[in-house]
Amino acid sequence: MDTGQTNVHRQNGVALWRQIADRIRASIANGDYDATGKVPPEFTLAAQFGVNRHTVRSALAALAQEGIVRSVQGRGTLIERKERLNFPITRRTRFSEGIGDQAREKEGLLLHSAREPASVDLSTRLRIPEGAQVIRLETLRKADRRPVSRSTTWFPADRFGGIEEAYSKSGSITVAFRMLGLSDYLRVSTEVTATHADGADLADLQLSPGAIILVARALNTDTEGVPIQYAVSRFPADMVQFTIEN
Amino acid sequence: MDTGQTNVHRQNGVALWRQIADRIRASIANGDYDATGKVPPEFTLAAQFGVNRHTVRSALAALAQEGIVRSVQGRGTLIERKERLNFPITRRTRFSEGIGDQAREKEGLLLHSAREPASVDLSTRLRIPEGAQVIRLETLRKADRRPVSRSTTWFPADRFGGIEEAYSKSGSITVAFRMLGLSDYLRVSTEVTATHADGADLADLQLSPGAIILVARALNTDTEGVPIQYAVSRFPADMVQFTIEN
DNA sequence: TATGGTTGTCTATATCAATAGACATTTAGG
DNA sequence: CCTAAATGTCTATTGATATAGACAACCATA
Repeated sequence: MDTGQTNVHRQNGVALWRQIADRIRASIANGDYDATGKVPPEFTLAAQFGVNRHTVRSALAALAQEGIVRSVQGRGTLIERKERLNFPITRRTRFSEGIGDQAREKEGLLLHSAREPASVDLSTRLRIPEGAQVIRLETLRKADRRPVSRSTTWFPADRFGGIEEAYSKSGSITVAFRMLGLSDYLRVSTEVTATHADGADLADLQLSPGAIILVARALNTDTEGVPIQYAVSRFPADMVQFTIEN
Repeated sequence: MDTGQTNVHRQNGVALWRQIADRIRASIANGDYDATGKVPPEFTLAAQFGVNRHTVRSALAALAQEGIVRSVQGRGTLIERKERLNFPITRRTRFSEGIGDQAREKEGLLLHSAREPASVDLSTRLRIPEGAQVIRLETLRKADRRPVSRSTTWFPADRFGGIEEAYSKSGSITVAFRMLGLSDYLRVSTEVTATHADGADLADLQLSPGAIILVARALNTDTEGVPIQYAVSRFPADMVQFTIEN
């Protein structure tokens, strides 16, 4: 829709090759090169961005490192991977159902769990007394073997004791809830922001530095409206989009 | 909530001073330094990020350039501006009402308007024949004199002829619709993504390079469910968050 | 098999980014 | 009014970033 015919900016703390890598990555995700399945020749890109060919090569090398493109001498630079998962945010938002058939293989990994007293902020959101025990789960979700989200999620400990194991076994919050006798729940609010990926994101989500992540802070309640879960999830912005249907 | 005690990354195409500037900007928006109204001393920050003091100074200079902090010799580095507007996304989302009393002064500027044939994508979304005339408005919205969004928005030309003037005079889509006889409308879907700001964003939204923008693609219909407007809006991610209430 | 288009590699040079250390200047507070 | 705690300024050095040009290696195809 928007052609983005803007040129690249110098001396701003972001190296030219990285700016160009980001632009090319976005163009690939946007489907701009679908006709050929290839990125335009280095020479062409260099002219387009107004930089030296070597600078473009640095950008393509970075994308190759990410596994997004693969350069073949004599042929060109082929697009290896191209994806943007869509996450609907509705009153009945569930991670695994949300992906639907956009991915064949879905996985939920429990990285870490802990019990701790609720902070002021958290106790307000979950409507529990300040300092009350909560269970915190650190989880990583994958679709087709690629990490798509890194979540920190809290549950009131008195009501959901044992959810660590339930999640660990099932890899699904929905199923874990069901194992603990909660058959249904609702998403009441979601806050969405965006930020640069930090070190933990880079490692867990297998991103390259400078990457952008979408941050969703979500509150779920049971059907009575009692808060049962607060979650902060981080998604790679170039792989994911949110859709809100009203 | 998340302390972000992660260290900064080298040789990744993003200069250390910019990474640090981004982190400090986020911390300010997050209210981490509210107790003192000042950023920690350069010496402390340098130790915290594991870099030289001069590198921190470059970061602070960039933030000073943006008008976010102001350094005073002998006193410290004072926080000048701190904000994150909240935009609720609901079935009745309206820009100016959404801001509510988060800003005293609200403004909508018409930068440019044009008539053009609808693209395939657009005609599908607005449910009009491909190539049918649409009116495109390029608008800039401000709150308290600071730009908070840059939108491109399309309307079916046959139904909303004259909306250019109506918007130009009122500075509000809601009011412009009303002037054309449409008293109510609904938000049916919103897609949210995030990306790096491009050149146009930097200029229009007065951002510094490397900044992140939230992109919302929205479809509005009248009360009968007939599409009336499709809009792509771009918000500075460090100034704005979206909230979805279900 | 010859050719044009493309990526791969090499050398050289200029500028920016980051570190290091020393010292000056300003402010707030005892 | 002195001192501690800040920020401001200067010089020097190293490595990363970007440009420039030339040529080699490879692939598809006419």
